[in-house]
Amino acid sequence: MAKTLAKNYAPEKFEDRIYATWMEKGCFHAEIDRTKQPYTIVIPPPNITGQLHMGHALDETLQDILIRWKRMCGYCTLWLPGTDHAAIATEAKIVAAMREEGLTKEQIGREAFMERAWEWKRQYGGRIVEQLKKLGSSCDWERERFTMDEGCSAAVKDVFVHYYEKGLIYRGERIINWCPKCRTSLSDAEVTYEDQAGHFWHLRYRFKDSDEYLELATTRPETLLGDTAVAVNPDDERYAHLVGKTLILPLVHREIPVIADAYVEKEFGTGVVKITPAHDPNDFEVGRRHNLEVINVMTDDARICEDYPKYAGMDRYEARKAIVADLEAEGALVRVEDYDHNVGTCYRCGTTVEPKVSTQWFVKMQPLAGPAIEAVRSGKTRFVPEHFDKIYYHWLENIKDWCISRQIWWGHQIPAFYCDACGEMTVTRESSAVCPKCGKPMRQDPDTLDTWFSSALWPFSTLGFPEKTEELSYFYPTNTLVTGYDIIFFWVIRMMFSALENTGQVPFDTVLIHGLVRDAQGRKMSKSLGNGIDPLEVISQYGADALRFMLATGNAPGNDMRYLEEKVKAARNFANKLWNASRYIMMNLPEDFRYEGLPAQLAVEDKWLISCLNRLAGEVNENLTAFELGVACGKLYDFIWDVFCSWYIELTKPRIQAGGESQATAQAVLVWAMQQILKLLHPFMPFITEEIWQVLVADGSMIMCEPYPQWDETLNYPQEETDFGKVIAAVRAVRNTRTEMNVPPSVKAKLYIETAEPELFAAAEPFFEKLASASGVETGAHFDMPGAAGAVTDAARIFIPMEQLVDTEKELARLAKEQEKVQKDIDFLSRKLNNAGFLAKAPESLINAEKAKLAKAQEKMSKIEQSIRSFS
RNA sequence: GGGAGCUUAGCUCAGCUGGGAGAGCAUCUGCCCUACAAGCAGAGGGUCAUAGGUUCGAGCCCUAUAGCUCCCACCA
Repeated sequence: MAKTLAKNYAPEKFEDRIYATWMEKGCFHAEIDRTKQPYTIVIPPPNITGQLHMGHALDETLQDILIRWKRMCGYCTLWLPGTDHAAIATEAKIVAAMREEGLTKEQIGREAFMERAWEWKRQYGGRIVEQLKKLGSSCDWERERFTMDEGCSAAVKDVFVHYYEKGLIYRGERIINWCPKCRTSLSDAEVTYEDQAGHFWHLRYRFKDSDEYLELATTRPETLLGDTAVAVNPDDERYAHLVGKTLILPLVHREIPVIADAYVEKEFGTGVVKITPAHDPNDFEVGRRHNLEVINVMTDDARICEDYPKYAGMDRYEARKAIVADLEAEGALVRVEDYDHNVGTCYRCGTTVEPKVSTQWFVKMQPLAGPAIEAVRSGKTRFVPEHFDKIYYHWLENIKDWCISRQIWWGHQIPAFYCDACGEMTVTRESSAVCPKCGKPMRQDPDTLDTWFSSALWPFSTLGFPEKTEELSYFYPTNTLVTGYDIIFFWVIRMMFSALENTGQVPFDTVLIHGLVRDAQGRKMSKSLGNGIDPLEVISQYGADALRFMLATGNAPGNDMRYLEEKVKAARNFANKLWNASRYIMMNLPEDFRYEGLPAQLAVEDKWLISCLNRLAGEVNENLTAFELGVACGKLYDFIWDVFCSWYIELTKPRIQAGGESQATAQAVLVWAMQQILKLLHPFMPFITEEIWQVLVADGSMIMCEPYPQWDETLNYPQEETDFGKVIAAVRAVRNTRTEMNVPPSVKAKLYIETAEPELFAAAEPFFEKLASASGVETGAHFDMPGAAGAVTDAARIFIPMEQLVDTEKELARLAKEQEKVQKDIDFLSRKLNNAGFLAKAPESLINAEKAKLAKAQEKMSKIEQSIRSFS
């Protein structure tokens, strides 16, 4: 064991190398192994347009922790990676690139466009995948998938046809959300509502048969061109006599009726609403009820259409200005007031959505929602944290049909075919069709499917569905889905009902929800604010392990967190601590050291450490099982830093110096403990643990394939834990006393330890010398040392005779302060133990523990009293 | 309008099924003790938002209130 580590922790020097080794040895690859239990996670596929951001980093870190832990626990683990074609986002990028060349989609045609898109995918689609590797993600890259690859496309087609044949998909004319910039329809989930400052224009429409007017208000005067009625509430007495009368629409001078519809609220505004069925979802419904004409006044890019020559070609907002001006000129504008209202925007580009009537494909949601609700209600799938199930239920219970057709080219083309000759339509898995009626070739529907339609199938399409593959039967249903709360609607819900309908099973048993990573001020990281932190930069500065540990530490499921550089630094310092601890161990091993497990003869402090470490292993497994990753992180941090480094390593120093049997035992325990620690920490900090393992163990094994430490009864030493705890308490007490007396560490003093357990403390002499600046230790049942400074624990009185340094007044004051503290304890505990209710109802173990505490406190008190007396 | 979450040390946050409040950073004191100054040893600092309630016992459970954040919803 001549090897050692470089002096400084420099993650950039080994992280890439370690990752390459894992890849080379195929450590991430999962082969079906029927002797093992499977554990599967499918990655939330990042968009091929995407760059790694903190959200991904958090998401991937959590998944990698779980998958590495389960792998080490002996499961056959599959973490299936892949990317999403991100229909609208990708198409927008390609269109933008083409615009640079002065080209449009229409000019080059569909086929050439698709070629370009695939080329773009080949070029940039792998970028984010490479970035994921930087984080240490142990994905099975041999199974990497893409939502538009052959298999996933087959699944999409199969599911579409299945739905269609079952009557769960239909085509029809509805009012849908339309993005004028992306020039496509959007589903309800793809519309984000935001408050915008706007105006309320009060208009008056004149009656056909009189000079009277009816006043109403609108936030969108430009849609007036498409008005086909004005509505009032049927119970509104103010207007009852007007229902059925005819109005003249200003500017257009079209005759429109006054109708009565319960949709109108009497109390709001004037209680009169203009009805524009083609440009408002509510008006559309009203129009249906009253058989109103639907007059579309806009083009696909939200300009006024040619039917209105004066405004034709103006976009919505220009037209608004012009129309308001004209209304004013015509005397139809009464007044304008400021008004904030809720406006729907495209979740991709932020453009204000335009409601539009058009023919689209829809998934009928009612029949699919039921089983999805039931699956969570019955516990087949559960959310962590649980309260997210409320969002899930609420969404599904109020769900409307899902508009799945998009008017873009990049995506899965809808497998529906039309016969231009006879009007027949057919839906088929085949890639072309001839008309079943007239035998003519059919034309495929030009539309593509919503990106989320294919993502919804991800947990099973990636495992071979619709084929009944071995993979599907072994790895499916998957186990844990890790994702942010922001895509529950888009994705989780749709995977749930898609899986239940198509595979008859839930897609995963647990949904682990995490929050957003915000900036230091708590703002959402966004491109427009420019406040995003690039994980790759953090990695290059502090290492992937530090970033991972920072993201996993102190982060409770479902909660947002802030990115603070100090947190990464703290994590990096922790890695450095571990690095140096292992350097200490290595540099103190003999050349010919051979690790042969734990020695049979162990010192008290060895058993103390082993027992603590064993308990830690048990707890970490428990925390991980409960998805309390942040808690597990905290425990590992505390144990490694405090218990192992600050105490145990320091304790070995005198033994290493001493040589002999004690030295050899310490060396073996150090190596054993370090190995346990590295294994326990590996899922969280895979690189550094592997790097240290390679040097420390050096037998060609990989830590990521080692078994994860579990609670082991044979390593449990409660007695030694208690005993050595007394020594630690004594060391602390001495340090404390010395500090309060302002004695520098360089001034050594002999300790006289008065105790009922002299052997325990006598054996710890070297520790007092090393850790408590003692020049020697004498133990005994009683010392008579009036005037000596004293440190008191429940197990010992420790005299520190340093006459020239002791200020009797101060010492008495110090003892009095301590006495007060202990007295409080005694009061508290006695009160509790004198409480009949407590004695009657508290668990016995607790009562005994409290009694023991009281006894200790009383012990300590009597020792303090003795010390005080000795001064008088 | 409906729903959810948050409110804990100066700052950022943990606190698992109720059993005497924790970490990191910051502050103060003293230390280069050959693993680590990215460090070591100490210390100070909190009526756990407020008011009630349940309980032998509440940061944790229940009710109400206030403030903040987010989500959903067709009020033109």
